[in-house]
Amino acid sequence: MSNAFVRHLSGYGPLGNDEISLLAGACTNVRELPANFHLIREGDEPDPVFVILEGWACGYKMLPDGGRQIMSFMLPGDFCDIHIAVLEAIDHNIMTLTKARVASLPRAQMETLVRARPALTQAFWWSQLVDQSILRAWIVSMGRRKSVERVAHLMCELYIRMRNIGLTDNHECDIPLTQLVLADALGLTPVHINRVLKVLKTAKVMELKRGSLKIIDSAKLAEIAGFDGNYLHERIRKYA
Amino acid sequence: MSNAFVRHLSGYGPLGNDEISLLAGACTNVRELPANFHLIREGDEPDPVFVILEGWACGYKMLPDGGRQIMSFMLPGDFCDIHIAVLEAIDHNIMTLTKARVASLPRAQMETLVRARPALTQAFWWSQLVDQSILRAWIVSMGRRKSVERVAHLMCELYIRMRNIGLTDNHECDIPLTQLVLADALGLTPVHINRVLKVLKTAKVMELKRGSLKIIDSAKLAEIAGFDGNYLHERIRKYA
DNA sequence: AGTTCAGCGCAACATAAGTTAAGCTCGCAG
DNA sequence: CTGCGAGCTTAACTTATGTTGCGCTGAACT
Repeated sequence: MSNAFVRHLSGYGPLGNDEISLLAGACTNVRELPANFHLIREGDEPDPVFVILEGWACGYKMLPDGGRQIMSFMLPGDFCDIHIAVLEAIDHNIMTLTKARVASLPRAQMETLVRARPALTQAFWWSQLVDQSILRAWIVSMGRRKSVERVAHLMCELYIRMRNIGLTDNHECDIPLTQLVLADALGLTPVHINRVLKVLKTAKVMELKRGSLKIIDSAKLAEIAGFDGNYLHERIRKYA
Repeated sequence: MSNAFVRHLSGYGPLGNDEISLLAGACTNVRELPANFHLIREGDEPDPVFVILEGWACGYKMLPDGGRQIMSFMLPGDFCDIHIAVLEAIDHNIMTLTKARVASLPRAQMETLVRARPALTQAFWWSQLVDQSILRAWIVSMGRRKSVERVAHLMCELYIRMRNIGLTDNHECDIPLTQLVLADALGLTPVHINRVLKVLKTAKVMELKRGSLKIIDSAKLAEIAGFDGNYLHERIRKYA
């Protein structure tokens, strides 16, 4: 009995059968949510920890001038800010991007899990540190990569993360992001995202069409992106 | 007997006298380091946790084309990546920016501290989460703020962080960053940083000269930056 | 089958920031 | 007390990305 949550955590260290069933058992309080549904709003008091089981979500902040910056994408298996419960008020928003199935684990239950199983503590830590690593990688992209490189880099990251949870199929996978969402994540304008995607398509590197990514020349894509997957700190899975 | 480490952590929750002396006592293995000294290099195996007692450091990554992106500044009292020890290889570099005094706490000692004192666990967590919050704020700046706003925002952040450890003096404080370092942190060029600083100076908002920041009109600075200090999650200290 | 609306595609023009290059300042090592 | 080099300042020119605006497509609803 495996779900995306289990698959995601298994990538960070070997889990025994009993740990796997503990995790799966923890995902009882599950909701079906529509796209563009807010899981967490700025200023909320933190309580349960959310885990995405199906669908995508993102974390973002608004600026005074109405601009939006997306700071993270959450894929199936990902925590929505695992340790947020320590803080007093949330400083950003989390919203679904597609229809989604989301489990909420009460804080108390998380603590029980952690106390019962050291292997889980380890896996939770690892997951948290990888999230931080991803934030750092985004800063590098935003600061020093040109638009084409930036798009290429994000696609590499998302493809690998999708592959890690078994959701790719021979250099293709679902990436349910509109050009507007991509723009808000990469600090560009929708118009420019459109230009960049055209460049990558005519160069026969990759295509992103109607929520689906097709990587045509993965070596070239990685080269353009300057992609080095180390920051995803996979301990178990191998890159192809 | 208080040091920057203690002052920093005290901001996140009340510490008793015994906890304070435990922390101060942990800072025995202290080194004096010159500027531009590497504490941690990409690929290193993590071991001790470093704490800055005096001086500044930064975390950065290099790009294939030789570009550098600074992802974080570490001030007195800050951990250099508190929980890095869980991972197998470090994915970025940490370097001093000035002469510095740095304590290294062996991982085992950290664990002893944490086990002995729940208040310390809490403070460590908090500190870690604030670091993550700062990363998110940087992404927002890089993605959606113009150069002047970006510089203003960073100066607000650094001023508040300096104030929190008692290192400001009536709207002035040391910010030992060259224009080149600023450029590498903000994703701009040194030439442009120079332009921006001139704008802020002629507008009588702030001056940055020879490593020293003078805020002339703090309200205007915060307004330009669109600064909202919530993301620093101060629980105890009040903003002035 | 027709309507509608979100999202895509593209062109013309505007601008913020990058590039290159040169002279300046000032603290410090000899 | 002098020469040197790191870092600052500025100007002229280039370019990547933003802005505005409009028409197209296709999925969803009536």
